[in-house]
Amino acid sequence: MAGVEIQPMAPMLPMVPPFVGMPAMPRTPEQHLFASLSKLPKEKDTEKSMNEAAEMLNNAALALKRRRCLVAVDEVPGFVRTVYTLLNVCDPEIISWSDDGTKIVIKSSDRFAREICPKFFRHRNFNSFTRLLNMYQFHKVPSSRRESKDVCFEHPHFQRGREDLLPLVQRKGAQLMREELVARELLEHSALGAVAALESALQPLHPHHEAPACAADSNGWMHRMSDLEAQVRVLKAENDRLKQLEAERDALKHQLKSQADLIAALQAQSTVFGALNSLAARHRDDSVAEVTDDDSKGDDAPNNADINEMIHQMSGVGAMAVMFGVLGNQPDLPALPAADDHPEPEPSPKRQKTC
Amino acid sequence: MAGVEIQPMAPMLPMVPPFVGMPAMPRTPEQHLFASLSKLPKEKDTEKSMNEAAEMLNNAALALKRRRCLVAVDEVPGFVRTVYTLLNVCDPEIISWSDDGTKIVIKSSDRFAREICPKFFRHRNFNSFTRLLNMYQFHKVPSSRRESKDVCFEHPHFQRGREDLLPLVQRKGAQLMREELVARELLEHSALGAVAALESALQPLHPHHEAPACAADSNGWMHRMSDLEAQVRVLKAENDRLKQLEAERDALKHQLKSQADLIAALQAQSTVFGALNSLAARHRDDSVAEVTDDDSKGDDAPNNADINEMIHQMSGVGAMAVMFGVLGNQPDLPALPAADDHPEPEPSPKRQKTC
Amino acid sequence: MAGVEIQPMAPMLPMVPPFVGMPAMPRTPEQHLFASLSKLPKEKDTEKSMNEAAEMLNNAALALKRRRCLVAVDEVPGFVRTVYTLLNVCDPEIISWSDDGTKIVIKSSDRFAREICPKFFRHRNFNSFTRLLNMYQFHKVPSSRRESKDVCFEHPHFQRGREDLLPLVQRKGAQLMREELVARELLEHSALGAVAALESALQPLHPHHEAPACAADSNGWMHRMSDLEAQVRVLKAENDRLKQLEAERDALKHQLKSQADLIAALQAQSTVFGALNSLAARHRDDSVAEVTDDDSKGDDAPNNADINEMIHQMSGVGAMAVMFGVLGNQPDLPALPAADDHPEPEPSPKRQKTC
DNA sequence: GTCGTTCTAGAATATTCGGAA
DNA sequence: TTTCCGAATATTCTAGAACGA
Repeated sequence: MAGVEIQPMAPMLPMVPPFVGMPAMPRTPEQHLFASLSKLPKEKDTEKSMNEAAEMLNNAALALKRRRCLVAVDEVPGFVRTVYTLLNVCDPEIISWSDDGTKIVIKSSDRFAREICPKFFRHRNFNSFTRLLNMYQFHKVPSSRRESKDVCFEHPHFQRGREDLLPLVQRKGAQLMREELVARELLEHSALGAVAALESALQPLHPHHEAPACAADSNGWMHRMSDLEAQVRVLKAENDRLKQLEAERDALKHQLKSQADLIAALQAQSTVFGALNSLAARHRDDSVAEVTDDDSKGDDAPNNADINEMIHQMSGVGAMAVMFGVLGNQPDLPALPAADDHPEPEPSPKRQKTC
Repeated sequence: MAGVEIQPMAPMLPMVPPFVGMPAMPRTPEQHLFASLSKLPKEKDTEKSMNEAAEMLNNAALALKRRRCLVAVDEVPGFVRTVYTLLNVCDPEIISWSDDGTKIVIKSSDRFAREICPKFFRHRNFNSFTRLLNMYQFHKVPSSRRESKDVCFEHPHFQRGREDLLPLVQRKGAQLMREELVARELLEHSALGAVAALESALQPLHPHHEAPACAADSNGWMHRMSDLEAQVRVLKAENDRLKQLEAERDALKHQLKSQADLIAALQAQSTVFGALNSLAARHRDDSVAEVTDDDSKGDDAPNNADINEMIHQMSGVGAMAVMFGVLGNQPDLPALPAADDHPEPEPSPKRQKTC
Repeated sequence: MAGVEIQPMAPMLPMVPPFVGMPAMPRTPEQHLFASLSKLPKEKDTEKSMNEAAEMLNNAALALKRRRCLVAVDEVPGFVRTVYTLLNVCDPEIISWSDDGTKIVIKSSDRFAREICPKFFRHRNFNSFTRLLNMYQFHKVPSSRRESKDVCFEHPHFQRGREDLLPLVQRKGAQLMREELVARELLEHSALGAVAALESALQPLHPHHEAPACAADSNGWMHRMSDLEAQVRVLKAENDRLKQLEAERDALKHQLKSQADLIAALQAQSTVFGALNSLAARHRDDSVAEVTDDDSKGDDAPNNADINEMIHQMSGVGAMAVMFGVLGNQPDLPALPAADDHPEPEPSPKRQKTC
């Protein structure tokens, strides 16, 4: 049973035009007009004033383009057409016109969701259907009887047998166009309507009809503006944070340099000591034995008079103190004595380099 | 065939994001907030409208305060209790707990609306039930199987057998006060921030009366735009400057690496020298004493005491070996517990500066 | 083979989170805070100023609401999760990971559209799938062989076995939200942040009345706006790149500190050795010459000449002490070119890592 | 005032088509 | 040409708002 693989989507709507997620189609002559209009100024950008004019014209064209629904006024939105078809096609026990032909009556929302929805839409939720009805300005009508499960929706321009009114059922977003639609209703039998619409569209400064469109544009810009400002805010915060990297980098560089100096000094020291000690080592073989003996019996007895003598002869205890004082500047050597097991010091591989 | 009704396009529902745990309900800061709120308008009672605004805000604050006290009572809301009971009472074929007891599963929304709703509520609409669930912060969760028509809801504190958590399931309006506390925790420190913000928010009340014509607003926009552009310019300059940090960082890294090599070499050297020199270590006790005396008279370095202490503690080859062992050990730079464990954390940076 | 077809869906999507048409969930504390704030004045809107205040506060709430995805920043978008699951579940002959696990390879777009799409999405068009991939910043990768029909997509954070990276695969529009989250993290420690957030939230409250006359004025603005947006985009990208400098800086600092500790230890060692060896110094005058010879043949350090000169002049412990003093003081030796010019870089990285 | 019920709208994602770079 | 984006519509879940008890 799982292998049946019914596909309720594609083949089930042979005659209903597709409408789902379909973008508007700016193919009307008006669109072409303004497309050409928008290209017009580009032909002559030699003059600054002409540039500005071009900009304005271009903008007008863009604004009109954005209001595509205007030119689509003659078209029936896919969803509306689908619902209208639905009412002629489907089981009247599920969905039907009301008696007076002004309302949609869904007698069984369950069955509608289960049986109708997947055939005409991409879902099987009655709520999605009602959401779209609301989007297209349908309104729910309370049932006459309270206990009835029927669900009724109506739209002033959605009536049985009045297919001519269907273009007036428009989505909410296209709401602003409705006044113009009303105007067009008056002139709907002549091309004058289109001309009027074009005129009004071409005169964006006209106070009456143009205001709503302007509002829409402004709102869009406001969004962009807000986004921009937010982004700039974020960027500033980030940059503030990043700017301290510079200071820290300088500190790091300074430290690095100091350490380099120290290393150089240590290297020199080690080199000298290495050389010195390698020579001294050969003279010390006997003393090593002595030390070992002494060590075996006790550490506390410093009875090597010779060495003490040498120490006393050092060019001065003061020099020693100076040395320690200077070096003591590098202070802490914190827990150096704190020690744990010390592994065998590995033979230094790089020692020969310093030698 | 029609009965099979595979639904390959069943809706994929959103994932419910992790819920924010409810705070314990500290009340003091809240009172501060509202105290400041109520005081806010009073600061400017030169204006009549502001006085009225003050009154209103104050009233609102008081009302909310009262409401909060009501909410503070740990009672299980009626709806929550009803749903909890419902799950124990009703046909599991209609509504039941999920297997893990964290979710409500309505297996048949139709039957639920028809049979359950009228028994427990005053309606027979599944949507009304879901509306209330949402109101109480339940969230819909996707059912595991796509073809399933089950509807699942969950609430972090609504679990099977956890009747003790039910008081935490609160209506949106009430919940709000507690989450406000969370918000205030984020913006904590004082209500000063909020107050300042609110002041700044209420500030434009005065000049903004009625007349904001297009020109004025456009000017405002222009100002904002100019500001934005200036900010972007500044940010770009800053970023350009910051970008060179990358190169410098690489240089630093290279230097650091080289120094690490040097240090390693020096370390190895020192270890060897330590072994060689350790033989002579025991002869030093008296000289150390002298050094200490000298040091006492001219003490320029702060850490001489430490060094002297170390020297004092050096009693022979054994101690030396220990010390060198520690130093030679340092395999890992990060390890270096001697430095890190130093009681006061701040000296090490200072030391690096003094170097 | 096609005959298998046993319940391909039920076990396949046990936990694929739903993603279709998911509304955001405005449950952040901030949102509730401002929601409640916005409700404050609404309880009495007799005064016009109060109405405006209400509007403003409400707008603040709405602005915050718009940033809802902020809280969802840690979550894996439904589509991303679905695609990830898809790759683990579906026939590798249709869709699979590339060999290195960094790319998606669709071997048969036809079969994908026919067999996979309807199971996971609400359509059966391969183009819709690619549209969504693009929306989530996946990019098509040209196939290695021109004749290959394979279609490859990749995303820097979409890799096999790296489920942890999936939250970084975000929809295009949600990108700025993530950065706002960063900003919030930065600002959430101070009341200043709160003020900034509130102010920014209150910024977009103008958009109501500036409808008219915007058409002409906004022409130039649109260009400026576009430029601004482009600049901000660039800046954001740059900042993203720069932000990683912070982490690297911290690593450098840590290394530097460790090295400083090591140097200090080595210095102490050398100091002690200096003291110790100074006892034997007088016995080695001849050895100095030897050291000089050695140095002449292998000169790694730039300052060895100077040091050798000093060594030549060393006549006893006093000279040693002077040397130590100078070296220990080390003022500003120019930056250790020996380290920079170090020829072999490879041993050190390994060592630092092991450290 | 609070809660429940109902209808509608908001907001985010998904799907489609055309078009731009 | 290919690849990717814009924009309109669709779907889903949640929230707003009005009204009544």
